[in-house]
Amino acid sequence: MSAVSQANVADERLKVFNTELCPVRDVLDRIGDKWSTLLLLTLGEGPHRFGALKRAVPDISQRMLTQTLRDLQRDGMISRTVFPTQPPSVEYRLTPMGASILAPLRALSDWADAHHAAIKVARAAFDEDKG
Amino acid sequence: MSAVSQANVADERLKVFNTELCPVRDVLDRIGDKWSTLLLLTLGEGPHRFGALKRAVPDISQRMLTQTLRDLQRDGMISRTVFPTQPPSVEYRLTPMGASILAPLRALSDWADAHHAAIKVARAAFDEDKG
DNA sequence: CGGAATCCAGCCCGATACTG
DNA sequence: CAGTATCGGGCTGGATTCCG
Repeated sequence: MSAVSQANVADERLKVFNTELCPVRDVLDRIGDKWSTLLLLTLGEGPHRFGALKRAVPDISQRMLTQTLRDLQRDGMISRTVFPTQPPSVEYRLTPMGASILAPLRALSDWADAHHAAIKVARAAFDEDKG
Repeated sequence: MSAVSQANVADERLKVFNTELCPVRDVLDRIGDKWSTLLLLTLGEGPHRFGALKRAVPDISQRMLTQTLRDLQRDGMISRTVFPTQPPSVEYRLTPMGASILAPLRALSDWADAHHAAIKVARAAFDEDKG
């Protein structure tokens, strides 16, 4: 990681996104882990039980659902409540911090809806040029 | 993929995030590919040459920089201009569509800055409980 | 129902070397 | 300077099986 100090002195005031200086990296890595965002958005509609989350995101595996929920819980984004019923049921819901990321996430989701068509067109055009 | 039709009829009006119905998935997969967001944010400050991007994101490899730029170009997010100088120089800049995603991205980035400390605390607390 | 544990394929991505 | 090509390790994540 000595490349960092090199880069700092080397350049004309470029913003540098390096791992330790940059909270963005830390958070974005989670957003980008393929399932976190979808689960957060789903939980944004209200608390869900394990099985309900699985149905809301059909192609997630049980393994990744469990793991992603643990990670989100670890980061303080969601809370996990076990109801000692028979059979047991577990409810997940957003914490205040988890709820606070919904707005940025929805902004991104809205952007995706709005531009998805344009992106598909751009991809097709690009791919055609290359053959 | 027949699990989809199952899920649709099975439940009480849950929003279902499945791949083909869901532009969000398509876009979020790119956001999450570890480098795209950082490059978009960097290009949001202005056009950059290849080498400048490499310095702005120090721990990206040449390979991933090239590949990520290609993908972003393919999606119509950035444009690539070659100047026939000696040695050659190549400038990357955001397209209008690429620029339009900056606001949501920055909202997320700002959220990350604001909550990074809280997340670290939550992680530490969670990890201590488990030992 | 909600998980945990194990096994294993695939790809992501970094390191390295070569080009115009 | 701005790439391309190739190799290979590691981690992601799916499938399956078992538990309370």
